[in-house]
Amino acid sequence: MATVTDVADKSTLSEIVYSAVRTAILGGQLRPGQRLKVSDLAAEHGVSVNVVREALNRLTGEQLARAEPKIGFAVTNLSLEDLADLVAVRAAIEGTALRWAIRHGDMAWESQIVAAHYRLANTPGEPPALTNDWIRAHSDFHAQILSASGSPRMREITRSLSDSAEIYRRWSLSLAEPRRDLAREHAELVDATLARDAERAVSALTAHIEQTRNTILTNVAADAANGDGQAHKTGQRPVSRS
Amino acid sequence: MATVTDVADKSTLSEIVYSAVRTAILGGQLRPGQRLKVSDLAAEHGVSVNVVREALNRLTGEQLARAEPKIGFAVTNLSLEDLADLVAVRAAIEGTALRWAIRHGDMAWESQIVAAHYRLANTPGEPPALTNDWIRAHSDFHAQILSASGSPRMREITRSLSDSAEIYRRWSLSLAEPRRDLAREHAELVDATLARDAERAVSALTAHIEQTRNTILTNVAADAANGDGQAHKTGQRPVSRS
DNA sequence: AAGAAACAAATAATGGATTATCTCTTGCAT
DNA sequence: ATGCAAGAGATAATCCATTATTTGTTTCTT
Repeated sequence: MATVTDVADKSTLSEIVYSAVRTAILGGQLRPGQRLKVSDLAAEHGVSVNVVREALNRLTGEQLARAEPKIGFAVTNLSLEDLADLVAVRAAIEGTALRWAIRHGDMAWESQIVAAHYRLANTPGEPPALTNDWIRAHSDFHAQILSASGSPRMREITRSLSDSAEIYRRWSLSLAEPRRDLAREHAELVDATLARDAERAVSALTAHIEQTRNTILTNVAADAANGDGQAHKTGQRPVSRS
Repeated sequence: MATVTDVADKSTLSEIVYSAVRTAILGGQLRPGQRLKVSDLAAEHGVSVNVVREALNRLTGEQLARAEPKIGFAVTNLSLEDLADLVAVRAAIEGTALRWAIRHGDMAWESQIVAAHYRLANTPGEPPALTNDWIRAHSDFHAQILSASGSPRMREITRSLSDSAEIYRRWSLSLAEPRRDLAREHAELVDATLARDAERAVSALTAHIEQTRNTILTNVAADAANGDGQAHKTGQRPVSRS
C-alpha cells in the first residue's frame, strides 16, 4: 500500500485511510476475519493510530469491519449462513430495485446499460481469472442496471449488498471455478431489462445471483473434500463449519 | 446527558459515547442538520476528543451523521425527497420481510406479536403526545412483526430504515397531529399477520407506513402555512425548500 | 506430557498538546 | 449603508505519550 504522503488529496487523513482499507477489504487484500492491527496500519499509511482508529470505526459503522472492545478490529467474517442470507436478500431487494428502474428508466439509462454491458463483455478477466478490471466492470454493470430506480436509499442498500457479494467472490477466488456461461447470463439480463419485461428481468437477475452462490457453495464443498492441506494453503479459513 | 463516568459498563468509552449520541439523534435531542461539536460532546461526556471522534465516525458509517472534512460532523439532514424515498423503500423492503416472516414464523413469533401489540396498545403517549415509552413500544412492535424473517441482513436493513423513520417522526413531533386511528391500523396489521394472510398484511403495513408519511407531509404543509414565526419557534428548520 | 502460573511483549484505548483551518467580529474603503 | 479585508477566537484534525489489557512464551507443578 502506498503511504498517505504519496497521495495528493484534499481529504482528511482518516478518510484516505478509510478508503484505502475499504478498497483493500473489497479487493481481498484484507481477508474476512483478519485482524486489523491499528499500529501496523498506522505504520503502513504513515499516520497516527487515532487516524486509523477513526477510519476503522467508520468501516465498523458500515459493517465491513467489527470492533470488539479491548480486542480491536477485524474484517467482518464470512459464513455460509450469511452467504445464503445475502443471496436471498439481494435477489429480493435488487429485484425490487430492478422493477423500479424498469418503471422509471429512460433512454439514457438504457444506453448506459448497453455501454456497461459492452465494457463488461470486452473486459478480460472473467472468472476464473477474475481481474480487478473485470470485477470493476461487473460491479458497474449491475449498478447501472439498477441506477434508474429513482431511490437514493435503494441505491445505497444495493451498493452495500453488492460490496458484500464482492467480498464473497474474492474469497472464492482461490477456489476452482466451475464452468458457467456468465456472458449468456448477463446478456439475458440486459435483453429482458431493455425489453422492459420486469418479470423476466427479475427472474434473470435472481438466477444470476443464485448461480453465483451456487458457484461458491460448490467451491466450498470441493475445498472441504480436498482436506486440511489445501485449506491451510489458502490462508485462514473464513467459513464457519458449525 | 450523564457523563460517562456515571455509567458502570464494560464497553470502551467510544462505544458508550456512540450509543449515547445515537440515542440522542434517534430521540430528537440532537436535531437533523445540527452540528456535532467534538469538543462540546467531549466535555459533556467527560472524555477526550479522540473518543468522540471515533464515535462520530462510526455514526457516519451508519449514516446517522455526516462527516465533512475540516468542517466536522453533523446529524444527517432530513428532506421531503428523502422522506418519500424512505417510505417507498420501507414499504417495499418491509413488505418482503413481512412475507418471509409469515412464511417462516412459528407460534413463539405469533405470541411475541400479540405481546408487543398488547404493550403498544397499553402504553400511553400515542401521537400527538408521543412519549419515549410509546415510541419504544411502537418500534418494538414493528420489529417483532418482522423478526421471523429468518434473515439477519434483512433485520439489519429494516432496523436502519426504522431508525430513520423514527427521526422523521421525532422531527414532526412539534407539529400538529391530524386525527388518525393508529390503534386500528396496528390491529389490522396484527390480524392479517396472525391470519398468515401475506397480501393483506403487506397491504396493511404499506398503508400504515404511507399514512405516517402523509401525516408528516400534512404537518409540513401546515407549518409552512403558519409562516416563519413558528418555524423559528421550533428550532432549526431541517427540511430543504429547494 | 499436560495444564497452570508467571512473566514479557505486543497491542488497544485514551488523554492532552499542538497545528491548521474555519467562522465570526471588527475596521476600513467606497 | 454596503462590501471587503484583516485579525481574533473557536474548532477540526492529528500526533505522541501513557496506561491498561491481551496475547504469547517460558517455567513450574502434577
